[in-house]
Amino acid sequence: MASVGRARVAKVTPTADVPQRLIEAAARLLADEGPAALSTRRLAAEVGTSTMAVYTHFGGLPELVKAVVREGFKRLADHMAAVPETDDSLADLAALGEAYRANAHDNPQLYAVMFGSASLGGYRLHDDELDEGRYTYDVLVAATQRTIDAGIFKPGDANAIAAQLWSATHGFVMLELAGYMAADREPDAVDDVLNPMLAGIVTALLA
Amino acid sequence: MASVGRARVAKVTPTADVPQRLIEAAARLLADEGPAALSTRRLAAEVGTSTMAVYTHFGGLPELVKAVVREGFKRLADHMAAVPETDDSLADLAALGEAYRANAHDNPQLYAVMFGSASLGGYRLHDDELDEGRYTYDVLVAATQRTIDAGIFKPGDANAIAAQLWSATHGFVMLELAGYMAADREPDAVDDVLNPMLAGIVTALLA
DNA sequence: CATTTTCGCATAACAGCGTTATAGATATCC
DNA sequence: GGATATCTATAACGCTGTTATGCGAAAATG
Repeated sequence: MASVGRARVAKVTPTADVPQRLIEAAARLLADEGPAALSTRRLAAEVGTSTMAVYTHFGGLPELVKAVVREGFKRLADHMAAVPETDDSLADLAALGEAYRANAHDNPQLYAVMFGSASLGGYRLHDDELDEGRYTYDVLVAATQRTIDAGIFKPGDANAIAAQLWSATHGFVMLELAGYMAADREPDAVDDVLNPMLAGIVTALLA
Repeated sequence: MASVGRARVAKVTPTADVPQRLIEAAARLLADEGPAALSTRRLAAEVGTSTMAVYTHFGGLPELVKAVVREGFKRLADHMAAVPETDDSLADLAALGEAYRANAHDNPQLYAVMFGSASLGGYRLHDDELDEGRYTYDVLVAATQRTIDAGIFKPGDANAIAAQLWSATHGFVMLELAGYMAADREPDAVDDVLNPMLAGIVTALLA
């Protein structure tokens, strides 16, 4: 399936897997120079192919962007999967939130495309793209369910609770990246806004 | 300053204030057909002028988009200013949140540009653009301060509290617009996610 | 009132864009 | 070896943002 590249053994073809390299080049361009730098010709130059590669492998630039979004969610999933699962599931939830925020700060442009291209790119996310994000979200739901099962949270819908935590964290990170949390005097918006907010939500959920 | 248009009284010039009409046309194109429809030639055709008008009045398309963002924040401010100020300031806060969400649903594309173009458009918001949003935000801070002064909220930084409410509501609305709140079985994410989340935050703030 | 300066818009051109059609090269299969 | 399917390079189309140029009307100056 994966086209295994043109594996002529002797010639100077040190690279293969053009689709994956296109995705990575696009993600890197997005992260380093922003969306304006994302053009088929630029991509072709970066990867060392022609603009046609974008069309043979993806069908067009929008589809490549969708693949980049999937890649972004995969990185987010990696970030969150790296959070160890301890016996303090409440602390695990906090660590997941920090991982979420850390990932957004590490790839701000990619993060913006993941959640911004939905309506800004002109097309809405379809079910499969949503599922990419929802898969990451499931990690959060699982940790929430563990917290309920441990008797820390009172019984409830883990799905709805996880959505609360996601909404709050996501909203804070978005405003933070947009520049609204720099504020005038506040040295650390995390201490003054994010943590109290999450503490309030969590306290209401405690058994 | 405002160029007062070419006010030749007798001729067939039924329209004036080209800059404002460009902003409105851009906002309408954005809302109706998405960002892809926003081109200088299309704008010129809509307003009945040439592409140069964009450059003489704004300097370029990005600057026009910034003006549209300001227009979007102004509409948001209108939505929120329409919320009456009662003696139940806690209910006022809830009403402000509903107005925020209603505005986002009424102008989803504009909302996406307002908070998405920050990083997605390639340029960051500068201080004056941020102030446009912060002005709206000040309405929320004022209502929060009233709630503190009324002894409903325990003493605290109204700024930080308002930021919590904004983050939570904004995050929910963003995920909702992106399609993540449609969910499988949940009939109303507002009842299951938004309201419990805000209730948790608010409860932690009560005196 | 006449003249000059300023301002706003139309036209045309340039480079770059996404996309497509076409043709050539390479790998796979019979 | 020949046929078939894949991938890619080239060139072209229509579109984009942007700029330079010129014209005409308003505003300012005398």
